[in-house]
Amino acid sequence: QMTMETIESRQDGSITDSVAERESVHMHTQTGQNSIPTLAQVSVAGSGTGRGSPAVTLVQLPSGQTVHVQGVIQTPQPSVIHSPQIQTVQVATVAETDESAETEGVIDSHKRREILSRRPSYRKILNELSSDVPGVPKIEEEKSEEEGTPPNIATMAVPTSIYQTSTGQYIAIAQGGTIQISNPGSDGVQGLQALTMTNSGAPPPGATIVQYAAQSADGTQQFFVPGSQVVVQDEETELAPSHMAAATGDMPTYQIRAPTTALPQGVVMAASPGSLHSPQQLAEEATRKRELRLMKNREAAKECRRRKKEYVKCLESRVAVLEVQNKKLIEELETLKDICSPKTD
DNA sequence: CGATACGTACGTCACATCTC
DNA sequence: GAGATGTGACGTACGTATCG
Repeated sequence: QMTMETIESRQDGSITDSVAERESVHMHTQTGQNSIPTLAQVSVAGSGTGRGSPAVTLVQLPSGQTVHVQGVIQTPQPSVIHSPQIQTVQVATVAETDESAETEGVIDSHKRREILSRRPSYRKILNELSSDVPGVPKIEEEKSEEEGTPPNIATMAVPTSIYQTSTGQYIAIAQGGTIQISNPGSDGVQGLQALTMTNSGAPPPGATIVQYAAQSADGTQQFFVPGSQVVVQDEETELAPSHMAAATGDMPTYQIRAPTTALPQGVVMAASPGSLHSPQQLAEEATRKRELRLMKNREAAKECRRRKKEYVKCLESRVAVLEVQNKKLIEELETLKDICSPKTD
């Protein structure tokens, strides 16, 4: 039974959003593959998570103990979603969100958008985080393509440890920053495997920088890589929806081909400025520039979403680690209490 | 079986931020 | 400061689950 809820209060009042964002906000309440069962082991009874005040939370442990703990995301650190436009509040019951919901409708969204500042990029947040927390490597421009491995979270000063949750699940934290969560048996809890993460290692050898992606005339996806080669996505995988492929674990396959003589659609050699004369040529140039911009932005949006997912994964793994740490410390405290004040009956 | 809700991925725009 | 890049917001399409 999970009572911890993540409540999203968006100031511009919009309801729909990109999936990744919704995913990031509601992940903890899901019971599906992406859920983190460990988080469900505590129930938050009441919360004083007012803005600016330390998030001291009343946590009820599975054993029935009730303790006051500080939030796992400490305030000095870049918080989960720091955006003024999205307030992620982790509370059980809320009067506060009703309040914010009320105010949502009052202010014009566009005005709010003007007023509110944008939060820094994920890369920046992670870099700031890395400077706050020693041992957290900075996120690099190019990272390993595969599986969006969070490069930092688990590399905090946590010894190699194996923890067992109250449901018998094991969380192993290795020195290399690998968090592995596994089930003791075949109890059918599927969410755990989803959190298995590997943070170690350098980018795969030969990892290459994709410079441009474009749809070729035959409908295949082509990536232009350094070295005068073209990586072409196979059509079989191209046909399947990407999210289907992701769900089934199918990876798209690619071929490296010699570049064709003609540039793919959307990639047009820019004419030299001096060669433009007529208004028609100028218009064509403007169109080309726009198409190029759209194409780049398309790719940038994809990359941005990928990074965002990775970022969310990072934060989730961080939460998982800190929850475990927190639980362990609480247990330790209880043990010490018992030792210091043994029962006298 | 059609309607509806929900989840996911994507493209585009606008604007913030970065880089040179 | 201009251009490039990153990202929030929005709209859309498609697949799947649920319901009557």
